[in-house]
Amino acid sequence: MSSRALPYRPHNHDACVSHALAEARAICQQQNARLTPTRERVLELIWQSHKPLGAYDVLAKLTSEGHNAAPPTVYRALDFLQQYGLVHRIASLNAFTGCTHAGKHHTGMFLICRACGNVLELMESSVTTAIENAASAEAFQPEAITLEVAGLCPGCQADQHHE
Amino acid sequence: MSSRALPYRPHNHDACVSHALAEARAICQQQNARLTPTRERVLELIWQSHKPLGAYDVLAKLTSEGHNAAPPTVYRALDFLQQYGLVHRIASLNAFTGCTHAGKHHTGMFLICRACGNVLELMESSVTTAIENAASAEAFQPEAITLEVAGLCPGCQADQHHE
DNA sequence: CAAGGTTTGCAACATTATAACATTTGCAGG
DNA sequence: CCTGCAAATGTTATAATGTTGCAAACCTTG
Repeated sequence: MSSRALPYRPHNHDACVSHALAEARAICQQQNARLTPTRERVLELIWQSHKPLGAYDVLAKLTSEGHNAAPPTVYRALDFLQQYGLVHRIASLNAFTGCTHAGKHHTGMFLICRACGNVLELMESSVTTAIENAASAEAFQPEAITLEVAGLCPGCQADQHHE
Repeated sequence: MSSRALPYRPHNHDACVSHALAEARAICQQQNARLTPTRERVLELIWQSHKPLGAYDVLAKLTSEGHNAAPPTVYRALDFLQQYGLVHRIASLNAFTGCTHAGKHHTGMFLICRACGNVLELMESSVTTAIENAASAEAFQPEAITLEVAGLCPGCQADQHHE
């Protein structure tokens, strides 16, 4: 099924990661933002994991590779990466995931599989529009949208059957 | 402007609270669930506040009225109330708010004012449908939707101007 | 009342996030 | 070059949020 979204198919994830890093470097250069080694490494760690990583997961990985890091190190890097739209925070998981639409203006919609933990980020203008319409019907001025859908991804639905 | 949603207008909030409590009692009775004094008091405290309350805010109020409570007391009550759809957890705030559509099956959409902290819960089937369509286009099976919109409520938009 | 499940009390602990302040680094202007 | 400022990082401590495990109290229901 080639129409299935990327994270749900086998693929060369290393290529994903290096593509994301290259893009991040480009975006930061364009905006005169400094993608320092720590920030870049945090971004890479987050991309390497196929599931969202908690801040303390990132911290543990940094520590295990000899980086002398404390919580603020990680949170600051994450703040930076979020600011430039390179990672997203998943509020319902207290975790972070690489942005798959970096650079584009968008409100992400996250499909979070409760079984395998994978997250797929969508950019659906129809959804955004519906939300904005509902908000403006109440004269509410939206600034940030958090939209996270928990459920079962295609692969894990299949697994349910032969258990 | 009488079309403006209730939380944004002055109103007798005590009446809201007692209405919500009465409804909660009815729902619990119907489902053979025990709305014990602690649970009821927690629900009441949450409703009395016009902003979402953190678990530790609830705990502090309980403590201040002589209730010998610890964190688990509050979290257990909140779990119960969530389970019966009487309160919602706002993931982006780590806080809880009374459900204004208790008893009805729904996925809430929350409009959260960043200035005054008020939260309006909407039930918009058009939004839900758009989300479900986007999910099923990816063969994803949704189970729970977290939808929280941060921004400015009508009142606080007005306040912006004469500052 | 006796048995069994549900609810609560309680202590300790785990996880997530921030504050405050010192130090280092990168870089623009003299 | 160097100096001085802003940005970034290091470091320590602490705050805020949430959980585990076990024992005691409490309803129900036979």
